[in-house]
Amino acid sequence: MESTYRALVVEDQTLMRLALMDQISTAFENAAVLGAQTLEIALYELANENFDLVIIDPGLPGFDPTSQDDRLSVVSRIIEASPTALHAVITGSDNTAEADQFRGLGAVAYLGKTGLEPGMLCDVLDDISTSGFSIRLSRVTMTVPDYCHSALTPREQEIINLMARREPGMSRIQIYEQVAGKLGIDRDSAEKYFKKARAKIMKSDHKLPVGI
Amino acid sequence: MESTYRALVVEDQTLMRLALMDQISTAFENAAVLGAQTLEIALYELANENFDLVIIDPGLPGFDPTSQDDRLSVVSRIIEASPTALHAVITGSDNTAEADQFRGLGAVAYLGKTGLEPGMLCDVLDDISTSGFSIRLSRVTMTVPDYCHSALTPREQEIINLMARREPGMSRIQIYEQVAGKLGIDRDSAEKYFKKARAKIMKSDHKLPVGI
DNA sequence: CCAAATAGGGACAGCCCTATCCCTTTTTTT
DNA sequence: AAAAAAAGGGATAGGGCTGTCCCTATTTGG
Repeated sequence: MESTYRALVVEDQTLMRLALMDQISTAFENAAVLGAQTLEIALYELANENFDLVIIDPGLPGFDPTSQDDRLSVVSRIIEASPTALHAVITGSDNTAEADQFRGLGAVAYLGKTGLEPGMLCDVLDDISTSGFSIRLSRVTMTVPDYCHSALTPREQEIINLMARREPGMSRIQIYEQVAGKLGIDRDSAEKYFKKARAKIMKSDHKLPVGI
Repeated sequence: MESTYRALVVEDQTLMRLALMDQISTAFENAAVLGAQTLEIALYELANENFDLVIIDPGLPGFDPTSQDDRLSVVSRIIEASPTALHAVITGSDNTAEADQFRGLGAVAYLGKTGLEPGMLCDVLDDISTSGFSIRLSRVTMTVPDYCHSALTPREQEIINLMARREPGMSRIQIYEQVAGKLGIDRDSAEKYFKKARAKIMKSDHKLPVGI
């Protein structure tokens, strides 16, 4: 077994922090991920442990979100406390000027929260491996709403959303084939899950989401 | 079966939007939840469907995040497009003055993202039922870091984090009892899960999180 | 010292999710 | 009309998570 991958997420918004932690723990076979809501907790953890990856939202409680000095100070203190780790900055209000500033401090990634999707972590780490830096500025990509229903299993949920985002003009069979390829399962299985999901939705709701 | 509970989450940050949608879909027995990244998508959905609950982050793409007029405009347009729904505003930069403004527009909840935790939705809806309005300003509550490990099942994860947050001075048995009560399971089971989780962590990591 | 607490397991049944293969009927397209 | 596509479902095997009950050492506290 590979040795444990150690990561720390410094982010004050709890749902976002937990989502990021979940992204990391599922991206690695064997990862231990800590979450800190404040700089104090982060620095405490950094003093007691060595991390491979630290994700930082510079807009932490106790600092002025409009002060660029405060934002830089948060990141630089964390980088100084963990010189061997990779540091990724994540922010809701991103711009290229700030990206350059953080890069100057030693960060290897600058990520806007808007448009940062599940599974993006691998791409970001690839960027870092190949080019030393990853930048993902916020951008709007959504054309079809997300959909989520209590009665659906995760697989069904996934397939419903993939189907809703399909390119028009393809036959169902082609789409099943494509979706099956993405998920690594059979075409038949993809078809089955989709039909099952749609049946569940129709039964409980009598109203299908857009694109289905 | 109760009729389907319909909700819409208007939020541009994808991970946050999905987290909120997940919160809603698990809080209700039978819920259909849509997610919109932009005001356009939101208004399109509102035109085609009636919702019971709409959650709005006013800081959407295409609007000036520093302009209070823009923020108010986003919320008022959504409220006008769905007069029968309950409207909850969620924001990263919350303050009481803005809460009052949105309340004036007809919103029934104003929630700061910091400190907004999993499971909070029920409390918020309770507030709304009893007092007509729910306000949760951002505040820092964390004393112990979150912990998350690839090898742990959700139950084990949950128990590890509950144990890490235990109040000092209690015997393990008392804590097992308390945790079991929260989760609705046996004391023995809680004890078992905790021991299993700790063993997994020790085996893969040789380093336990704080508080364990 | 004795009793309680703790560590560290094994066994087992139930359940849901996953994935595959199979089937029939209806609709659409050619 | 024949062929392809699509809807709608049944059966089944495997696996992981859950929850309960049970067991033996070892340590701690009174």
